Amino acid sequence: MKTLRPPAAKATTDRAALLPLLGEVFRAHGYEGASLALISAATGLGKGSLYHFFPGGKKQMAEEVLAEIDGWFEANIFAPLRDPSDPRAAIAAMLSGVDSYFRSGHRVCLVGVIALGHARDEFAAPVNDYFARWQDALAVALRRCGLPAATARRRAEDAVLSIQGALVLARARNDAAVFTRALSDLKTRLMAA
Amino acid sequence: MKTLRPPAAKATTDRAALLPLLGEVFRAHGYEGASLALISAATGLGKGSLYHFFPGGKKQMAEEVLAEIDGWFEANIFAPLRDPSDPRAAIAAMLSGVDSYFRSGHRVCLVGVIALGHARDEFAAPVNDYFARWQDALAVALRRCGLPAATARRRAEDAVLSIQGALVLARARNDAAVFTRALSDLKTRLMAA
DNA sequence: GTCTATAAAGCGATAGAC
DNA sequence: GTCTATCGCTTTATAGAC
Repeated sequence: MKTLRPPAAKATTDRAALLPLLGEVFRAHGYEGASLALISAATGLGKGSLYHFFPGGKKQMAEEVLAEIDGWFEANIFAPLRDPSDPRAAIAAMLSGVDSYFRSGHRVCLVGVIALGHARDEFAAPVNDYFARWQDALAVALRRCGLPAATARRRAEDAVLSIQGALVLARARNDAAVFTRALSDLKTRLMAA
Repeated sequence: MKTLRPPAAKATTDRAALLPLLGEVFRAHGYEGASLALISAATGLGKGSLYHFFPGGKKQMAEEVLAEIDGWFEANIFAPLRDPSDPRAAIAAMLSGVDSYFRSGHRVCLVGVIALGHARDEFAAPVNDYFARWQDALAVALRRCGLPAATARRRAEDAVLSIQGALVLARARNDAAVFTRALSDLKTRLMAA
């Protein structure tokens, strides 16, 4: 009897553990700044192993990291916003979920980093999709709170934009409290009549 | 009689004409993405000439571009905000000045790009200073409009952050109208009692 | 002051041993 | 599946002719 273990399952598990590490490297250094040497150091894997997992190289790594981030937001933020049961609670949960995801302003948004960087064109579709679905889901919740459709759409855009701007300013001023204050202001603005 | 021309003046003039071109390359490709080859193509100058003007290389180029941007905002945005004669007009002028500077959302903020990129640490001081002085100048004007100091400071922070976020989102969604809408919302929020 | 040539290092990516 | 070695290219920066 051989010690037979399903190699696919093992590989999938390792890959899943790999993506968050890659994400942090891309966040810290940007897409172009994240060299394979840095990625290799952060993951403890040689280039050979990295190309075994990601035959498409750095671009595939970034694509999968973006897809994982998108999946997290879809499950934890967007889907609850679309749930009709308690839209006000979903909006409050979004704000607290965003606060913890971005570590109260200490962590930057990789999608925003890529949007401002040179690699924007290569990832235009997932980047646009992420923000579009965020705004749409939030607008749905706001409409269910009684706002007219146009107001809901505009207020949702304001929320997404404020979060991104707060992350930029927090990073620029090296002051994470900017982000916390912005989320607090945002809560008031979103819930206003 | 020789055709004696002051070489310093000529050099300064050329250098001044050079900086905006460099700025556009940095904006379009980011600090790391702006290779000397791209800069050479954009300016029509060989590497030798570039190093003649900027012995400190790419870093010096970026420093001088940032200084020029800072100087423009100081003269056209910050100083009018600090002028006590008509604070409401100065705020309105800021919004329209910002709209034209960022080409109604088609142009990105280089200071924000650097803040989110890998080069942030190298330019931490000028980046922080730019945003700090913007917020301070705006807070001064808001206070002169009758707002309490704490409210003025927080509202000024909200304005700076919203402009940055609008530029990020406009770029991410490839929709400059986001920026125009954000400026419109911002005008209402800034002038509110 | 502008150019070409070149150096030295780092990059993404590949090949092949194990 | 992981590694080392290496390829080919690009990068920043310098040297020196003109």
